[in-house]
Amino acid sequence: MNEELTPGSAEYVAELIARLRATYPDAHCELDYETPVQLLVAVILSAQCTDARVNLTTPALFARYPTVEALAGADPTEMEELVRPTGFYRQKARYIREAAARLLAEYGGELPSEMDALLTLSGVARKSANVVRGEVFGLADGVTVDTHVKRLAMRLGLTTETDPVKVERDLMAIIPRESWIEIAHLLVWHGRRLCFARKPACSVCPLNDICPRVGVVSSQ
DNA sequence: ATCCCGAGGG
DNA sequence: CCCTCTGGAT
Repeated sequence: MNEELTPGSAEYVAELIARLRATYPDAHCELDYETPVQLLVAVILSAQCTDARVNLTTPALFARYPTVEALAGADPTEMEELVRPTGFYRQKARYIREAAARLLAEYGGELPSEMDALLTLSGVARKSANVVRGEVFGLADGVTVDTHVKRLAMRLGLTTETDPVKVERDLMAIIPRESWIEIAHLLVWHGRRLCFARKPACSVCPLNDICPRVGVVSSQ
């Protein structure tokens, strides 16, 4: 552990972002989509599911329901079968139909950009709203906190909280606003490629000399 | 706090 | 078998 850098300090955060950016210069959202509404659907499906699996299911789903009207009017059972591989398939199919219906009823079939409006959609809470706002509108009034961001923020000493809302508050306090969108992409990519939940590859990690965890709990 | 729920890895 | 995967609603 490099003693010159205190986790949570501005210098630490700057070094963290610089290293991750150098390691993952192409970090971005890995969900496949063509339209804002398709991204919303993909994000709803991504709950507790890998992006890879979502991307295997969405082509047939989007082909079957090419419009917001089609999504809203889908036969429940048929849609459930199409989204089944992503898990929680009955809930997710219902969220998609209800969200699509609300987009039609309240927003002219378009995706609203306001956080409050997005949060009224079925199956959409802060994590999903942050993803959609960042991807579609380039806006960030928060940091996307998913399972990867939460795990890495804890390991890197950026928070001691476990509640995603509190983790987000801590990250917003120590990360410059202009990096809010990027930091989530970087942490997710790092979590998926090296800083695994179970057996992180610390020996080859570009952060291993500034990570509080390395040398503390070798098995994690 | 609990439920929703499938798929892959160790 | 248990844990994890870009959570959210009740």
